[in-house]
Amino acid sequence: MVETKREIVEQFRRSSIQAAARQVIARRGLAGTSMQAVAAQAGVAKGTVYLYFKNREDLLESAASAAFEDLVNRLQAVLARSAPLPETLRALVRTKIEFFDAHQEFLRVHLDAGYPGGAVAARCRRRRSPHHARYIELLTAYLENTVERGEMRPLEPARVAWFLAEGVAGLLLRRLSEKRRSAEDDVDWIVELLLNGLGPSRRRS
Amino acid sequence: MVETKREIVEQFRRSSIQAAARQVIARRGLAGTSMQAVAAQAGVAKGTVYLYFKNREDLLESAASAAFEDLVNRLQAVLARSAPLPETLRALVRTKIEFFDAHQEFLRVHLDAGYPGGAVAARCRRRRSPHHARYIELLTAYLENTVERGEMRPLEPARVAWFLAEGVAGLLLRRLSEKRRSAEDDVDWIVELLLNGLGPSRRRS
Amino acid sequence: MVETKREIVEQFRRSSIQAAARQVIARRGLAGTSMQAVAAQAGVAKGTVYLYFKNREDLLESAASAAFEDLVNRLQAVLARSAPLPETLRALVRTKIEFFDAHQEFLRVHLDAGYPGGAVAARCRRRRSPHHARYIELLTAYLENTVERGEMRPLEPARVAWFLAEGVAGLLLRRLSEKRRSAEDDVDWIVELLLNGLGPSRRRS
Amino acid sequence: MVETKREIVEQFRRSSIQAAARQVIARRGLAGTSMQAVAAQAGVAKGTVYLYFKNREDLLESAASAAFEDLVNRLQAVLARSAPLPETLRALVRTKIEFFDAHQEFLRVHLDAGYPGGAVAARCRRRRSPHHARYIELLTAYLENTVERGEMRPLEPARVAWFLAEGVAGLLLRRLSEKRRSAEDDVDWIVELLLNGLGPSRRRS
DNA sequence: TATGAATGAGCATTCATTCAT
DNA sequence: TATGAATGAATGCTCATTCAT
Repeated sequence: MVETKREIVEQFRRSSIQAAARQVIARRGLAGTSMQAVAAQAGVAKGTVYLYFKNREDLLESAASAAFEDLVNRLQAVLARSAPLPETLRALVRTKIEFFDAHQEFLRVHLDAGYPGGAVAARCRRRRSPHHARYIELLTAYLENTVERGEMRPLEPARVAWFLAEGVAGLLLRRLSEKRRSAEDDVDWIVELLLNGLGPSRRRS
Repeated sequence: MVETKREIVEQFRRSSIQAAARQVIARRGLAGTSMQAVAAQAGVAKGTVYLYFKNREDLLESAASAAFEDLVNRLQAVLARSAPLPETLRALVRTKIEFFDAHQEFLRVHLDAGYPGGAVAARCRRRRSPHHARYIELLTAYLENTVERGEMRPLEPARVAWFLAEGVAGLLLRRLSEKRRSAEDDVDWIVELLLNGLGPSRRRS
Repeated sequence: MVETKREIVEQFRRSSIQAAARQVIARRGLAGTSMQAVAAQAGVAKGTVYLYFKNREDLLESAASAAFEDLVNRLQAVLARSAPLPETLRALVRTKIEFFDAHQEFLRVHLDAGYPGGAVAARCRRRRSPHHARYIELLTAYLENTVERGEMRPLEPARVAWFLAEGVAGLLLRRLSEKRRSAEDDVDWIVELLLNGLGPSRRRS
Repeated sequence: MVETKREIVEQFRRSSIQAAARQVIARRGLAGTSMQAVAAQAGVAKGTVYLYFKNREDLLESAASAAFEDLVNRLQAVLARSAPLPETLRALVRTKIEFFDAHQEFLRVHLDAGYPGGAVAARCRRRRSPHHARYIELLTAYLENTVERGEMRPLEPARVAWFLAEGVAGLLLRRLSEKRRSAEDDVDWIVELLLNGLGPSRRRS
């Protein structure tokens, strides 16, 4: 019990510092995030951060990991429902929007991590990659079923998976710089677009 | 005239240094680009850089600006042709792919700049924004025509413009981490997807 | 009595920690010895060390003191025997060799302390000095007797004492960097040299 | 010429900083010597030190090297004279005394470097070692001749060389802590002792 | 009494920026 | 105008020391 309490406190500290790290990353970017700044944001001394994280790399890496794990878990839950494509797409997009609206700071890491940059970014990618790869896999599997069920045109599922996984960036970025529309409105619009494309209206067969 | 000559020489220097900056950014990323490295790349002394740029921020900012201006000019040229939607889409995507394949470095800045981040990124964004805004405007205008011409469903053009302008990120990122497919293959695939969507095949009316 | 028991426990703790300190010094050197490492070696918490020693300086100082006291006590025992010069010299040199072979670590402190250096070394010197001074005194007295007994030439005893006390450094250093010869061999050789010098062989009168 | 001038300035700076380093080492010991302290002692900014030395290791290493090279060169000059043993011994001891009287600060490095300690000490040893080894070699060769000439008893020359090279430490240390006697007095006394030993007076054969 | 989490001063090192030449 | 030596603020990280438990 006593052990448990200590562990809880420790976990709480780790989480606080990770959260602080994400906020600083949000403001300054991955490369611009200093330990000092994270410590200040977390309201602890510089040295304290090193009690919970081996070094800067470890901190940023795990801050990224924790967030991505959470996001991908939610996306996985959506896929696990095996709902029809439109519903699933809506849920996936909604989940992402909600996630980045809540952890607005984290879109930065999401983007930073997506690019093969310096050492730290590389690490974050390593951390993000397993989750991301898992998501791509699950999404691919789902899309294969979808094609089989005739709910989707026979497009290469892996390619579509990547497009869906990353291609919503435009939407997310616009949400940051424009007056916020309701999430649901954005969701409906983008899903409709994804399903039907830009082309002139056509009738379903 | 004498003034003009001096200005030409000055402009030439500025361009050389900007080009050097972009090359360094290519190798080390925005945050990893040091003045020393840029000076060395440009073959001038560190102090000389400061004769042409107020400070690091100014240099990176204007290097980014120059690159984005170039990209947006090309995109503008595509739009100016007022070609049919599929052809225009293909040209736009192809232009982006070619640009970021050549200036692979700048996808980083592109993404960094897309997000309201730290000081330098913020500056770069300020520099990118005018060009970006211009592109969004031009694209919106083009899409309005396209809708009028009945080549596109009556979707809100500004929104679609954002989606097209930023939403290709997924494709570009995948191109970085996967074995490179031919650009043309990627272009065809994504344009077909953008036009027709994911939905089950339908007949054109 | 109760007080005494407490004192015994306290003394025991102090000794344990001092011993731990010496072991760490052995591995990492004076400057490389951290409180954390000493605490770990002693199997106590970092804070506990501060219950028994005012600070790092005090700990290292007294650890050195204890070690030197031990050494000087042994040397004193040798001198107390009032044996003939050759036998005494051999015993003194053998004692030093054995001591520094066993506490190899402490040759470092021995040398550090011998020089008027930084804060910690200064403290260690202060601690070593009383023992060292005592040894010099005892050695001087012994040498005076030796001269009186005609076993040694009438050389200024205090000066010879210094030479004997410190001048074996060369031997000890060589023992560190060369394949170890037997201690006894080194002892015999150096004592013979000390007694008879380098000069060409001469007959005793 | 201009190049030459620049090189001279550069060499002057290097030497100043090395000298400053030796002074700090004298006060704080090898391990206790911080770049900040060296910079302050040299009257330059911290960063400036790094213009002339790659890093701390390089600075301390080369500070040690420069001093040892000087000392060993002088000792080598003495040995090159191939003078009779007593004269040579006197000259060697005098050279050492003068060197450490002038560069009093440097005895510390001499001792630090003699001991197999941390990384920096190891480097300094590496730097000191070549010079030291060279000296030991030269001294050994000289002693071999001396034995052949019958000026020295047939003692193992390499061993004697080591003893002579390092064994004067006691004398040097005493000179630091006692009222300074004249160097010549110390020289005569120690050489007489080295030649004739402690034993009761004997007649030469 | 014993603990170890927290602290913050200190260290080596880098780099944007200045300025005498 | 061009240079590059010099600067010093800032960074990641360590560790002696304190103090609430």
